[in-house]
Amino acid sequence: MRLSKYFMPTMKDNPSDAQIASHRLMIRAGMIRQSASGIYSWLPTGFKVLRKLENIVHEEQVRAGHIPMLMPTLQSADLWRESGRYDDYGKEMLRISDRHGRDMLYGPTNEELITDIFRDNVQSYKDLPMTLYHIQWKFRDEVRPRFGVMRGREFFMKDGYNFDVDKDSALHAYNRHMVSYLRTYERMGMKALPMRADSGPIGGEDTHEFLVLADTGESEVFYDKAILDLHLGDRAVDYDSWDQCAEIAREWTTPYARTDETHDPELFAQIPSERQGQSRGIEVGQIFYFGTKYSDAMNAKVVNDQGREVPVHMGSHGIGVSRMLGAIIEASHDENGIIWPEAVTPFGVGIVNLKQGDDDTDAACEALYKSATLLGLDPLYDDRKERAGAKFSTMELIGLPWRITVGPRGLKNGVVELTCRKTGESEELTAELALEKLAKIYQGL
RNA sequence: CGGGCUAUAGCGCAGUCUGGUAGCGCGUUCGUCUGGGGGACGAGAGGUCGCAGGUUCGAACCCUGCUAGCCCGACCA
Repeated sequence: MRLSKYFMPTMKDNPSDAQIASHRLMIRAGMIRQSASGIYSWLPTGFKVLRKLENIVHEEQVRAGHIPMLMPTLQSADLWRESGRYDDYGKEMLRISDRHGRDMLYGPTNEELITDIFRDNVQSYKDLPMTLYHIQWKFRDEVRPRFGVMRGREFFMKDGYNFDVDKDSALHAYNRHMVSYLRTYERMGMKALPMRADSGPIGGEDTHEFLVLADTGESEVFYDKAILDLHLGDRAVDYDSWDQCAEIAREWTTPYARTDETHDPELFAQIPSERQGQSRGIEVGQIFYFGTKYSDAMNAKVVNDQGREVPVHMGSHGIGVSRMLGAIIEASHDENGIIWPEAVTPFGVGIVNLKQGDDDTDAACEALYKSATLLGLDPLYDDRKERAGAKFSTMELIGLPWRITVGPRGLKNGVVELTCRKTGESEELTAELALEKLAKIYQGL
């Protein structure tokens, strides 16, 4: 993409009503614009990152054997009356009525709808286990939206639902989700720690939240620092293996890690003091096992291998995709702007032309831009007639992990400059070598 | 939902107390110079002062009502 032809309205000044880094930076980098309290338009750059996160979530869900679908944002109140949550959910649920006066609502989650679909179409244990999910906009009418997309009213979320014939199978689904979530966050370049949590309005017997550590997090978290050293890496995971999923889940849930909601000071005190970690965290996902809560309420049954009808065991799982975007920025930025992990960056590399209008420099940039595009590096070429300082500042603000600087001085020696956003380190090398190096970095992400 | 605050150009703000021609910085447009960290100079464009009503010869400013947004707290993916 040529910056001169793109739509990325950046700002030098901080907007007055954005308080935290991710909110400020997303607005300044031209990623979002507020349309109403807690409701945002996603400008091209923000949308691009959102789609990348969404794709990673999809890929990891499918890898774990889960089946994508799409449910509507608007739901009928009837199903929610059946589960009893129409009254329980309170004012957080946006209630509306259609022209016939029928009670509708903008879905804050989808347990009722998916259970309805399931019970109408699945009757036998032979169709189980089954996990369905979708990634869709949700609306929760928060009393006090804030922090940009981190705590918006409208948000983009992956929510999935597993259906199993018995508890053991459902617990495997729980473990399988934990593993697939760990992998999802790792692929995004983030560390999100599973922590024992409260079940809240979803209800249930077991639940873990996933938290990204960041100073601006809304929860106080306590953990054994040993958990920070755990990595899934590229280990081969068989998502059908109950043992392997349980083993990985055990690995991550054995070190102490809890939010203030479930914190147990006595247990925490037993950890060697040098390993006691305490900080703030941003919740970016949660998994639940809630047994037959919804299947009982909504009469979702299957016939088991004994020929008897039994209520299905269920769980639900969510990843806040739009919130994740904010969380990544919170965890990865500096005073100059965002620092994107390679896996989710809006563009793979920024090309800065230091002397726009100079024949040689322009030609070198054009050639570089073309090669980078062919290599799939998705470059952003700053071809504006701006001075060097402005171009550097823009690149740093929007946070591309790599920058290639092309100027007459380097070209005289046949080199360009490759700069890492994270470390700030630069090296001079030929354009070919720079691209080769980047291609290697982006390979296999 | 309790407490506090704000609304003036795309963004950040002054002007309101004490009513009398709508301002500043950044951005933006054009020109000249400049050219490796948001450069300089010159010339422009851009505002129903959140909305409605009232007081007044006259309201961004005073009064009343409304709306929107933000902050702290309690609550939440």
